[in-house]
Amino acid sequence: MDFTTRQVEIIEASKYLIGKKGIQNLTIKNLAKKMSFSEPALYRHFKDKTEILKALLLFHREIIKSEIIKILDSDQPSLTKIQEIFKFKFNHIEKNPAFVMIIFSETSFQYSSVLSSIVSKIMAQRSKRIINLLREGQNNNEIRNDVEAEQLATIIMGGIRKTILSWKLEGFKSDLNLEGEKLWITIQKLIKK
Amino acid sequence: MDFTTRQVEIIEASKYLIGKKGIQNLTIKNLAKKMSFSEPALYRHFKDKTEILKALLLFHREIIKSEIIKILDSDQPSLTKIQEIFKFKFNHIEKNPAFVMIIFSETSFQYSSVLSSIVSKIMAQRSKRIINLLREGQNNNEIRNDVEAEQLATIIMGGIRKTILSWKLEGFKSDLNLEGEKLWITIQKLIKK
DNA sequence: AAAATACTTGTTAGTGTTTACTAACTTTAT
DNA sequence: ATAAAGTTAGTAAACACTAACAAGTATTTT
Repeated sequence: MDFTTRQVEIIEASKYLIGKKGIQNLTIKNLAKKMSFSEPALYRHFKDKTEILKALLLFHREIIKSEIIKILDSDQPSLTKIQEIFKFKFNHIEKNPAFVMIIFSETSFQYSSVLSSIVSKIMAQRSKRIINLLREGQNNNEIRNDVEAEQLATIIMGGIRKTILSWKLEGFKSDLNLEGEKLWITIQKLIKK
Repeated sequence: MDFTTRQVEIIEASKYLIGKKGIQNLTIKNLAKKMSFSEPALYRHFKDKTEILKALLLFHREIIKSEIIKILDSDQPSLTKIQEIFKFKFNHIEKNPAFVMIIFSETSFQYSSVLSSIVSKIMAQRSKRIINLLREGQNNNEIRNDVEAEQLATIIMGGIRKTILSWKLEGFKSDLNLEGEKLWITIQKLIKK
């Protein structure tokens, strides 16, 4: 998972292209143009296109992961931790709209089982973390325990995704951070004891 | 919005192809093969590929819409109506896995602004219906009104989508109807007064 | 220190495949 | 006789990717 500076540049350019017009905008031609060099030059840094997408996913994951773990390891009530994760997520998306396309690209990765399994793993791992956090909160009597943590996680993650999706479908017009806050207020009311 | 029998056959074949391997499996070649006739024959029934996808979306919408309206117009408590919608949704998806791909294809339609605006409209309309239903429930004192109906709708629709997405990413293995019921139990507990 | 060598990173030009779509003709049904 | 619905054969464009070569940089040998 070590990348050369050129590889990182290519990853950044890929992010830019996907963010601008979706996954089908990521072609070797466009990527080479954005990098201001020829198409074959790309193959000096990545074996093939799938490797570029793979690198993009892994690079992205590392950034998110370290931030989330920082929050999880902090010394705060579970409910506050969830709130912090909320804030980080919406903030991160607002700053990097490219990720919206990537997050909602599960189906577009269909053609490559390698990529879709990476996405699947990332999502499963994220689910697990949230579930553990919710259980922790239930044990500390911060979160109601007449409902299953798994289902709460589904609702929370689904709510976040739906909010981001609507924002995207409406052309990134509304204030995403504000939408995130509104969602958080509701979720907090619903899940706290 | 009237389709010839041949057009409906083509729509069905498209659904089949998308359901099997995703949106990128819907090529003129594959479609012609599935229909057991030549590629140019398709153009006797639809102007171009985009028209086929457009027809698919509109045809699909009609089916769902009529079913949902039937539930909404029935004489039941709002909470029961929501439950009925839940049941219908999960049942429908389990019977037509093709729709999962279509539902999660927003980003894949990126290349065509016509298609993505149709999807956007369908989603917005569905949101509105759920929100109205929730407001009705709040007025009837069935649903708690210390939270906004919009946010509840986001959580409900997001929860459904997340459940279906996980089911898909895990290879359609789990019992979707069962997952839907579990989700409903939780949501019901959270939103009822 | 100078020369020879090898490696890295770029180039141009091109390949084979897949894509949506069309022109021109033929069959079938009304 | 006409129109609808099919056929074969082919096109242009986009796609990921490759072969062969060139320039610059490090490394090794003399």
